[in-house]
Amino acid sequence: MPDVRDGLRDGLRSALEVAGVAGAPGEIAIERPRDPAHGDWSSNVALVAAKAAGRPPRGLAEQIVAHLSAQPPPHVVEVTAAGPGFVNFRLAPSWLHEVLAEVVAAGVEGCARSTEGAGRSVSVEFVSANPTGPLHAGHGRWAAYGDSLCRLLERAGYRVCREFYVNDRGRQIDLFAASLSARQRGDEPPEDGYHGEYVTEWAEEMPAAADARQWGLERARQDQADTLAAMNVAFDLYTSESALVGRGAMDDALDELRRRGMVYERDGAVWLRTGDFGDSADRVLVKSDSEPTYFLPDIAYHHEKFSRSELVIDVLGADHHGYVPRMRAALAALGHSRDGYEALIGQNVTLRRGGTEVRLSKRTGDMVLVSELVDEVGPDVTRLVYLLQSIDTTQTIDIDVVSAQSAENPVYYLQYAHARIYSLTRQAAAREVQRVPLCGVDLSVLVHQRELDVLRALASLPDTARAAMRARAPHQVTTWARELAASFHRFWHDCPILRDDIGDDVRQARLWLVEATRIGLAAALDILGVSAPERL
RNA sequence: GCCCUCGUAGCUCAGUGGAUAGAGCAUCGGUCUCCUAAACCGUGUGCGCAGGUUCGAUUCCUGCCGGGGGCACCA
Repeated sequence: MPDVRDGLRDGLRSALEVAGVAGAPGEIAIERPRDPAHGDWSSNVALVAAKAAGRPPRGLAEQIVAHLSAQPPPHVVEVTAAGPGFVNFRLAPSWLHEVLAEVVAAGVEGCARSTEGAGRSVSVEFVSANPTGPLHAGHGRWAAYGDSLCRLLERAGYRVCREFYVNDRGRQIDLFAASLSARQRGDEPPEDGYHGEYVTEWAEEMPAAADARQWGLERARQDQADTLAAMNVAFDLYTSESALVGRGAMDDALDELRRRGMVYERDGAVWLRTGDFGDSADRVLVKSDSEPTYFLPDIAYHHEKFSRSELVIDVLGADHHGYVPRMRAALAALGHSRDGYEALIGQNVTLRRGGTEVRLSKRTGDMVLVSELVDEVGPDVTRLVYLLQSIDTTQTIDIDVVSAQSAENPVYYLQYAHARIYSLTRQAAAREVQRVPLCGVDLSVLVHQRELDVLRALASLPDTARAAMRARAPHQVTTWARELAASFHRFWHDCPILRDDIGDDVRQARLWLVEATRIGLAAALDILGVSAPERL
């Protein structure tokens, strides 16, 4: 997609040349000033280049301005030097009219795309909840986050594999099965077993002859799959630990580590030299009772992931962050490049209901399940609420607020913007107003402040999507969508479209502005995994 | 004790190496004979504290204080 900034950069580069500045920065930064009074675009080249040029930044900026004023880049109507040495550009609205046409041409699918992941493959593992119970509201955060991150990566051209690891062996599973069996008999589960209400409910469902372990795994797996489907999250690959071990992947990984001399025995256990690769200590791979730890098959799993993806991403909760150095170390011990592995740590979720916090534990009866949240507020609200803020922040979801069908709920602001667009479409149809093809429409009539603000928001979508992808921060797309919706609501309030006193040319241009808004909003909502209603 | 993370307006949270730090909610007050008022407009003594790097720090670095999480031959 063309970018006005390219023209500005060319202009700045030649101005610097004329000014005799040799050490000009390779990449010239052009940003949107925070304060609109400073123009549409601003560059700090003069500040950056001043030192190398041995000249005061302000003077250099003025020299650049003089050159650019004589030969303005496309759309530029004014160039000024400001502040300590910024070069500010004011552009004619025509640059925004081009943005409108670009958005329409790109469509919902083509919007917000970039190419930096083209030809690259990435594996993203998220949720990976143990098959010992339903997903709680904390898991929901990783589901929403992980899937939207994948959508961002896909928009950047990556080939993405969404992965879920099923930890179906080991002590936790034994305890889960024992808890089910105990409940079935009418006994209490073991002390360190599973005490949640769902265990009792599931035990009632379980046929008397069933193998508690087998049945329980399947029951939990199905429950989780249903919940994820309800959230519109679909995984490409489920990897079961027992299957992984069954096909020898664990032994292969251990052999490979042995071959590389990374493994030794002590106290009857097998240890990995993770301490040599940045971990705080060596770790046990095989316990003295010859059972592997959780770690070993997980190493095998990650090793395998590298055979299908260049970049391997894990989305983990903060309670697992201590695990990252050892996995990083193990992968280094296997010879994988350090920057091929990325662990994204998300902070925990707490819930508030009736003004008090609800603990997320499989042991307490009042644990809040994702499925409850989805049942109560629907998948769209659920996902958007999770994507309202950064995963670096502990999130408190107030169920009373989120479930309220009121203005307090930020979700409706977005949905209402989208619904308004469809409302307009319905009204237009009722009045037999047709939108003529864009090529026959004069967009230059779009000069109202509200119109230009909407277009400015649309212009920043590609940057927003790319930045959110790089920062692994899909919530930035939510913020953008809220801004777009805000500018659209203001436009709607101030700029009538179908009213009789509106000229035909203005009406047509505004109809296309609305269509571009719909496209941008729909693209953002697609990234967020939220479907937008056509009416509220 | 060590590691990770957060500390921004009354509350919930955005935000950026730049020029006057934003939004929602809450408060108070306005706007429908006009495409849905779930909207719009007005109303705000805020970057935890102290150093450092920088032309410029709320943003990067160090220390401190405070909240959360983690430091297993559990997963």
